[in-house]
Amino acid sequence: MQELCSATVQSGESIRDLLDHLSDKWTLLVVGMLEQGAVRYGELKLRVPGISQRMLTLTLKKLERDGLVSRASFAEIPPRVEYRLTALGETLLAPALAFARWAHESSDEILAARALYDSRAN
Amino acid sequence: MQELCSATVQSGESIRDLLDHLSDKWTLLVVGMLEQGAVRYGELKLRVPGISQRMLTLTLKKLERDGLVSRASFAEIPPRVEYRLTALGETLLAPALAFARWAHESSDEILAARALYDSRAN
DNA sequence: CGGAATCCGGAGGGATACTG
DNA sequence: CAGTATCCCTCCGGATTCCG
Repeated sequence: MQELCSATVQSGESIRDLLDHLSDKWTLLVVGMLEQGAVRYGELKLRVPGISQRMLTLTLKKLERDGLVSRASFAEIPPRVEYRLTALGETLLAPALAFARWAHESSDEILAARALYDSRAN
Repeated sequence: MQELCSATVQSGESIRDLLDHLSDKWTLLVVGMLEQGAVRYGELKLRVPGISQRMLTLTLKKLERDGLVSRASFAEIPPRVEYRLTALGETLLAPALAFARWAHESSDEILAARALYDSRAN
């Protein structure tokens, strides 16, 4: 891990910057919700409960810029816009899902640890 | 992924909250740096370049509360404090490293995609 | 050495209103 | 429907200083 993260890639960027860039509140979640294929904007908003329009738009734009998600808009009325993972984006799916699965499986232990920690603190 | 994240666990918490909780700037990085075993506070600070004392302390405390990291302090002069992953913490190592490895392998493509995106935007 | 405490600027991110 | 634009405020996180 030390080797991975100290490695400088291009233009002064390191893996740390990239990790930081993707480790925000919504990114992994949105990627995970695109697991099955193309999803419309509104549907995506439903699948990620709690996300605001602003953050969904910003997150999608960031992912699009990073080449992880592609956007397709159809000239219809009403407008339809679909997002899907690119080939590169799909390679992120495995780590993202592994992380989510871990969180799901470990949640009980984590919450128990917190309860114990807090009870001792007081 | 939808199923994973919509599942409510305890006390109104969902996997999303947990994912959000661990998806900050430093957490995964610190966990990764504890890969090899016990590490002292100062050494840890060196291994995570750019982290401030404040954030290292806060991150370690959070991880300790979540039962992912254990802290051992030795009554010596000068003081020595070692941190290591707990058994639960080690189960997070695989997803965390997978994510870091992905970032490392994909960094070139991502930076290229950004350059392309930015060149088209202007 | 390994923190704790305080201060503080700025980014992150929600709510709302408006547009094509 | 799928955004964009603005306002506004929380709190993340860096810098600095002090303590056992």
